[in-house]
Amino acid sequence: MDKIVNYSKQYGFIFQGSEIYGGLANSWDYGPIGRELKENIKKAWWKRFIQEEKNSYGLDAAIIMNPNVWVASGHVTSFSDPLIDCKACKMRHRADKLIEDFTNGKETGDGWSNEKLEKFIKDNNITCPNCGKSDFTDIRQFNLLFETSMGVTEDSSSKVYLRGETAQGIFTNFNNVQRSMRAKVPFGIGQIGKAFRNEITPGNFIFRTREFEQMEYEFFCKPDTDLEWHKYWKEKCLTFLEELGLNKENLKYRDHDKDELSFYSKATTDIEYKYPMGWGELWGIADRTDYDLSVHEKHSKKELKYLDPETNEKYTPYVIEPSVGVDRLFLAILCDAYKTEELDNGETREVLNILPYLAPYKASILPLAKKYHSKKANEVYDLLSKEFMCSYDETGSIGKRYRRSDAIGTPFAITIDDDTINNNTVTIRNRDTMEQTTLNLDEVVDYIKEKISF
RNA sequence: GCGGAUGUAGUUUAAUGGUAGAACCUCAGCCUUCCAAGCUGACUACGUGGGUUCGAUUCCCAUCAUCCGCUCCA
Repeated sequence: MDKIVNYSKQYGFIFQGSEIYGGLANSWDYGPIGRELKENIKKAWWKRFIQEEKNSYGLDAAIIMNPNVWVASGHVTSFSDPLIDCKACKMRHRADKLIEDFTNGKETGDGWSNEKLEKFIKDNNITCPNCGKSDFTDIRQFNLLFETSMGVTEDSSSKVYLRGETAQGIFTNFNNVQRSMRAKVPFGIGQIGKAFRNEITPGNFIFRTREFEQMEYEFFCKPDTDLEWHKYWKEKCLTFLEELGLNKENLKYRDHDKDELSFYSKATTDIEYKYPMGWGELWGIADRTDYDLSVHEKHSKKELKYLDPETNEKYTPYVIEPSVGVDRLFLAILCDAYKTEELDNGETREVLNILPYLAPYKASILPLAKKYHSKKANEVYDLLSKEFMCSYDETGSIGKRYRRSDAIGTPFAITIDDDTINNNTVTIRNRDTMEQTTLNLDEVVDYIKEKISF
């Protein structure tokens, strides 16, 4: 992982956030190269899940929503855990969990106030499962939602939250999208955007951060068809990851156990990726049943149902939610594509073996000799950069420039030499195959466009 | 939030109670017509804030950040 972090910084993928001020815990900035890769990941997802998927609609909802949205969704209550520390051994526990374990499940502590939880623990002399002592701190509430205030006065009536997930913007717009798009169940709504959570323990580079970007998709289907659709999306997600070039051996499904399932979910399957620090959740595909639309219907008092035009039956659709973190996917792709190759002379070089569609730059423009070919090379750059991201590099030897180009995964290196000036031809070298092709300048755009398609 | 470790150029590192040397990288010049060549030069560092001291990168304290473990992960 250290290597990946270093590499990311060296080549402009990811920098530590607020670095010149000593940083800010677990905040990371995407540099010029990283931004391109991230954008291409999002584009790929959008293409497969919105553009090419029938009955799929995009959305871009607000980050700050009416606070009641989060009350309805359960985030305000269940997103905050009552935590308690053992003073003796410093172990942290969930107060409600302590009670539940102590009473063998008879009392769950659900919905109890902190005072009630504390009193129960004290009265029953509940001990620390780790050290056996009964000496706890007061309960502290960790609200996982970021709070801020709306308007210029900071009173409690103006308290709002930064969204903890993008999904709620989709549910609250269910009627709007369905009507305006004249959508028929089954249909899906997807969106890409930032979400914020006050995680207690973030870490592992960009794997878990407090500010992150999600690509969420909510698929609305008829009740009792949810299991087939769950299977459909599970497979589609895995196929997508493989299409992005991720190694099959680094991917696996993991079904959530019953006791692990969230309160809203009937079934959840994660697709996990084998990160440098171990297997980690990449994509969660959850069967949320009619939970979300039902609670929003209840709290908003607006009907969120679908009238089936064929049967005249009215029902609350079930929801399948394949939800993936952009940053996690970014990290998986980077880890998977990053290679250090040993050369014949014993040296090593870094290569980013990445799908051309995802590559930050599509072509490196390299004048063979700066003195003679720069002018022509600039013309080539102007021509190609109209079509896709190009980098221009004229410093150092040609070999060094090939390596710099390979290190960030640029699929094509184009050298400009006397032949370009005299015959209008360029040499294109393919990073993947190391093959060199001579092409007329007029053919270059089409040649590359074909190879970077997705 | 707890426990442990760490913190010197972009990276990897050296030395030191008297303000730091290198390699690679980067940049410029010369040279060079296809895979990190060579020569000359240049830029850049003691995480931050206090304290002790005549003097701190070095010792002490705090803080910030990173890593590992715990806890948490709607």
